[in-house]
Amino acid sequence: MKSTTSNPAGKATRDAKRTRSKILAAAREEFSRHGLSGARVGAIAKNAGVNKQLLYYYFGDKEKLYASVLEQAYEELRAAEQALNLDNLPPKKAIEKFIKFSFDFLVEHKYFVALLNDENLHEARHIKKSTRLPLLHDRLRTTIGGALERGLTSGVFKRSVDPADLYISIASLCFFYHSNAHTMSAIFQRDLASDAEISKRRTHIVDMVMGFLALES
Amino acid sequence: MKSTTSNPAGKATRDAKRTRSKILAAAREEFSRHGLSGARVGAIAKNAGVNKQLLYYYFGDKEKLYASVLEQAYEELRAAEQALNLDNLPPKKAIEKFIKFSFDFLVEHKYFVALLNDENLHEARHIKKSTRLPLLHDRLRTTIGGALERGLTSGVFKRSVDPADLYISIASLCFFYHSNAHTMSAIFQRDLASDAEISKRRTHIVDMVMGFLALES
Amino acid sequence: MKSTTSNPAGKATRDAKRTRSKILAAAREEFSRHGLSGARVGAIAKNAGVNKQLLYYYFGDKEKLYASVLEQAYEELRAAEQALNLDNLPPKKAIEKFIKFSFDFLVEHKYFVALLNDENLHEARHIKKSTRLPLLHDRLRTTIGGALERGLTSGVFKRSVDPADLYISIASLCFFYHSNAHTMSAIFQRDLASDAEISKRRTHIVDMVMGFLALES
Amino acid sequence: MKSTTSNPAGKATRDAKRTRSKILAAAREEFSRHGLSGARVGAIAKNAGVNKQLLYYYFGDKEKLYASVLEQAYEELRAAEQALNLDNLPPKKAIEKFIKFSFDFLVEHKYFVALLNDENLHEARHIKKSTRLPLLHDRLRTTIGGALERGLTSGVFKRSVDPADLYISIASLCFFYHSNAHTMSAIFQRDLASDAEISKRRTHIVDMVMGFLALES
DNA sequence: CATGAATGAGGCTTCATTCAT
DNA sequence: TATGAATGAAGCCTCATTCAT
Repeated sequence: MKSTTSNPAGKATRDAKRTRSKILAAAREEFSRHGLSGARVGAIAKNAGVNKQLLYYYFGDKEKLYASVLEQAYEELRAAEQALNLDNLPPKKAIEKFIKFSFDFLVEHKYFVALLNDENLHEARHIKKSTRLPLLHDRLRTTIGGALERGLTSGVFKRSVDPADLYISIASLCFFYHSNAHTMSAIFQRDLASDAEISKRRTHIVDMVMGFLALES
Repeated sequence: MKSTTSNPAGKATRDAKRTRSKILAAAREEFSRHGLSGARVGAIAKNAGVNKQLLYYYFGDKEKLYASVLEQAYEELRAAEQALNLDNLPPKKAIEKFIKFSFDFLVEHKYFVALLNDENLHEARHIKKSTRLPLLHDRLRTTIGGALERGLTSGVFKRSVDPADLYISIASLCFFYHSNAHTMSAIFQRDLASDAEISKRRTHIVDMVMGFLALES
Repeated sequence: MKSTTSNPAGKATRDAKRTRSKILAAAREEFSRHGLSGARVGAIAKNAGVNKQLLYYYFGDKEKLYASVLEQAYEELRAAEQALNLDNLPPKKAIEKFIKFSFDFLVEHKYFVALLNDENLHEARHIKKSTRLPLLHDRLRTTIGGALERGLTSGVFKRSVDPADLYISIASLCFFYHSNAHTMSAIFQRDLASDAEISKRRTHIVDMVMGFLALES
Repeated sequence: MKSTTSNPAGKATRDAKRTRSKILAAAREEFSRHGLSGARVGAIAKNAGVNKQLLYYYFGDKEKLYASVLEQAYEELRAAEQALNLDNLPPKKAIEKFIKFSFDFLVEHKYFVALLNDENLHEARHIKKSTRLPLLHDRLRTTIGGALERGLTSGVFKRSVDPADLYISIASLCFFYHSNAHTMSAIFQRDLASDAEISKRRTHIVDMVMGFLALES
């Protein structure tokens, strides 16, 4: 009759795992909205529905909480990338799927963009401490590298490109649009966050990258 | 007997200007290093070598100082762009020169990247107030649009591309590399800030954009 | 079937006692190092190797634990004093032995000095609650008083001194040296905690007190 | 008609020196009552009648304020000692005057005892940083040493005593009585802080020290 | 034009303590 | 007997800003 993990009433949890993740979620929101310096520990606690001190109980301090948020965000991205199963697709399809995924992921995970920008402001000093992230990334590089090679062999790609270089270019084209949408919108006097613009952009990016790969150098 | 624009000693007026620009310089440094929230008014005053109260005298408050820094930064960029004189170049040369300039400008003005990212975190609310910036930008759009049209007419370009779209793609490829260098370096375990990597990247970007324009869709 | 004093496993009861004394030991260390305000309940629990809540279970709260530590410390001192068996010694030997003991006890029980100083900062409000301590002390006063009287009768002492006064003087000479060793060392630029200095001091104190008692007023 | 230093109304001082010393006075009171850990920055500010932040403006942080209080306290003592002009007195008078002064100073400056005890709890780490204190002390040692030598030469003293040793003994006898008055009162069940007891003690100490010096070893 | 003195609000963090199991 | 989860109060300190000269 009694259960420690389910919580019908949803109050005064006393369930460490749930509490931890409520805090993480609130922290992600706050940090992505205001950055590390601008974020308020009090706001995080309030939005997580827990006592302020609990953040310290679980995460040590504001900065460690920030690092946890970052790590979790990256892991979500990598997990989603793995789930794409690119290794079993023909090369063109694989790259195209990856580009579209990269773009869409940021549409659906807006917090990610802000978190990363802020972490770069801090010279990546938080994620530099993580040992897990480089490993996660390596698998991705192998996947993209594989697709590029297969495409080159089969003749659908005309260029030999360093997979890391390509990854960076794709990331650039996808990330910047979301990251700088506000300033660009202001300057172009045009709402880049509208669905129409986003969809147009998505096509443009696919065209540019696929065009680049298909063209003999 | 008193004059604001010239005086017997010929000093006060000049000092005012110099003081103002010392403050701006210190502010740009501080804001680009720490963002709006992370920046410290005290640090700016100290590094500018002036009294804290003077910042308030000249700029009103922290946020207005921040806005001034941003506006000044954008103006520097636009001025440098105008100085390129792209209108008098053949289309391919014009676009190539613009790409290289866009990339190099960020290498030489690192603060610009950080400032823009932070302003995006704040949803561009400071530059949205500026009326001058959109005008400055319009001239650039015209210039790029002109080169694209001329190239299409002469046949060196195979695609009809919206100049704003192209501008965004170029900006993406250039900006992201500098903006996210720290996190990328951490994840790739490779120093993207090294001269070799930077120069390699520069070529890659030119290749990609020019390749895209030269390929029939 | 259940017994509190002995049980099949023969463990729970013994553990309770042991746990209590582990806590007391850790508390004594912490309180003597940092005083009542500076001591941390968390640190005591950690060093005792027990859960924080257990301190509350056994001692009620921080202040009651502090009082327990103090009482235990005093009892140790009084017990050691009783063990000296001064009543069976000739008067000079008795006083000398007591002086040396008083000095050496503090060398070997450094925590005692710090605890007492801190308790004085709090105007002795914790030990004032103890009813046992005055009783313990009375026996000591009788012992010293006895030695003084016997010495006066037999002529080895030339002065009639209030035993409490003498006790205070001895305590002063012994206690202060240990209590203020750090500040004195800093000011004299000389390490008063060295073995040589300590032994020199011990002799000096014996000389001073015995000299005082032996001199006609 | 206007004066920056005098302040009839006595409000909103804007007189750095006065403000600083009001803070120091309040801090001395608070630290001597509660020790470094027990003292409350807010209480100091309140009692000094100034804004909390001003403490930080003038002293940096709580611990530096504490160090300033300590240094000031020591300087007051040394200044008073110098003012005794012992060098011009005959040896017995000099030593006696010094003993009485040492005792009385603590009666009149009760804060001094508490401050020193607390500083010893912290292993004198604050005054160890002071370079001025050892110098101040050296003059005192010379003065006492001079009196002892003159007394030995003239025959009023029978012992050759290290001036530092004597100083420590005097300090012990005077300091301990005030420092441990509360615990002693509790244990002896007798109010050692009463005027009668204090005056009796004063005599006892003079007797003991002078007796010691006058007796051949 | 320039400065040192002063402030109020609020930020991060720590602490002793209690709850629920 | 013992524990991990949770809390409210309060502590130190920093910040942007204003006052008075």
